[in-house]
Amino acid sequence: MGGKQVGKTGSGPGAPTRGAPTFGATPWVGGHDHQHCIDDALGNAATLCQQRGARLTRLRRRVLGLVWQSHRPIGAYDILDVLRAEQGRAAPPTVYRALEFLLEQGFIHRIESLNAYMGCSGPGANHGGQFLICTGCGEAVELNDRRISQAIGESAEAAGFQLKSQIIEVVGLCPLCHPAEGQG
Amino acid sequence: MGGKQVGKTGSGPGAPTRGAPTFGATPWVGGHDHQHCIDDALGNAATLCQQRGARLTRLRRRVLGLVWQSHRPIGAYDILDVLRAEQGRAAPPTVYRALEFLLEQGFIHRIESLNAYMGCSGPGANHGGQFLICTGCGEAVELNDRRISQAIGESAEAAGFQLKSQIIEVVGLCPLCHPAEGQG
DNA sequence: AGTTAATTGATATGTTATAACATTGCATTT
DNA sequence: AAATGCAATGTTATAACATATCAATTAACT
Repeated sequence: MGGKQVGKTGSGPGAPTRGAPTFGATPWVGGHDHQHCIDDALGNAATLCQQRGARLTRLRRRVLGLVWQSHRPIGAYDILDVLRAEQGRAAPPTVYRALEFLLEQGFIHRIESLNAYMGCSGPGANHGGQFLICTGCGEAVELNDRRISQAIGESAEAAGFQLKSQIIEVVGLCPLCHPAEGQG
Repeated sequence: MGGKQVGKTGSGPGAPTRGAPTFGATPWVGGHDHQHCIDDALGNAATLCQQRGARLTRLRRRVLGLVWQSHRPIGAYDILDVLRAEQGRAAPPTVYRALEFLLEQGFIHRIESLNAYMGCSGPGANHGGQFLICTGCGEAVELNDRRISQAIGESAEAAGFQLKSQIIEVVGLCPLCHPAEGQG
């Protein structure tokens, strides 16, 4: 029921392997140089941290890198497994504290319906995320559709509700995971 | 971080007690006869089950009643505590199976960001829920704003995404929990 | 009553997250 | 250099949420 599994690092079940390197490059987003995504994200984070006087330590940097390893939301314990393999002993708080920092800085998002985390594609801009989550390949993409947030904002206001944040997670099949009419 | 607590049965922390009976009647929704909500929900469920040939057993009925005890989403283990107090021995699967049935029938919703459950105010109509969740009193109300679901549907379609379900959880303060301009 | 299928009970375990306290590492002061 | 302060990390234990598995019971139907 509520307990969903997040793909272990590597190709998750149901993930269509399409020439994925170590971690699945994101088919949906388009065959792309995923290392570039990672480098970009790490670079942005470093810059923002400097500007803010926040400390992007080795651990935090490593965790951010792991979150960005694929476009599939990753679970805290998956990260933990990697850290343990790399450096021996590591405990949950290590991971959760790093994730907390990265969330605070807006470098990652938490996907509530998966209890998992994914990189934020537009850090710096403060925004709650809107996500399309594919149950086929496990990948997710972030949207930023102002019409959606506006519709919600208006509805909340009409109810006299003072809005703090929006959680929008859309579940379905990405273009590559459903037999669309008009595309193979 | 991700781990949120769901209020134990009774007035949760931060819940403004405003003449609440045993369980908090919902201030936000308006001072109302909450027993009526419960009776309605149980009655609707019974009717729908008969129509569908589904079995609303004693356990399921009891769990549905507990979910409806207040307008605060309730956690599975809170339900479990009550069952244990009432009937001695009871284990998690008992509760989760009942919840699963109630979810399938559309009698309750799961609030992903709280790992908790609340009654569906419009069972019968199939709809993913849209929720306004108050961090002040812990209460939640269900919306059904077609503009929101439409905006999401259009955005998903534009992305070539085949939509299965929408999770919309809006976090903030209800009218009674924020010092609104223009109302005490 | 006998057969079958759905439901519930019971035990064990898996998964996600936090509390509480100790230690490390680095910067600043003395 | 020693003392101090503080953020970050390590360590241990446990809380909170959820499911797998198999046995026992109950309901529905013949």
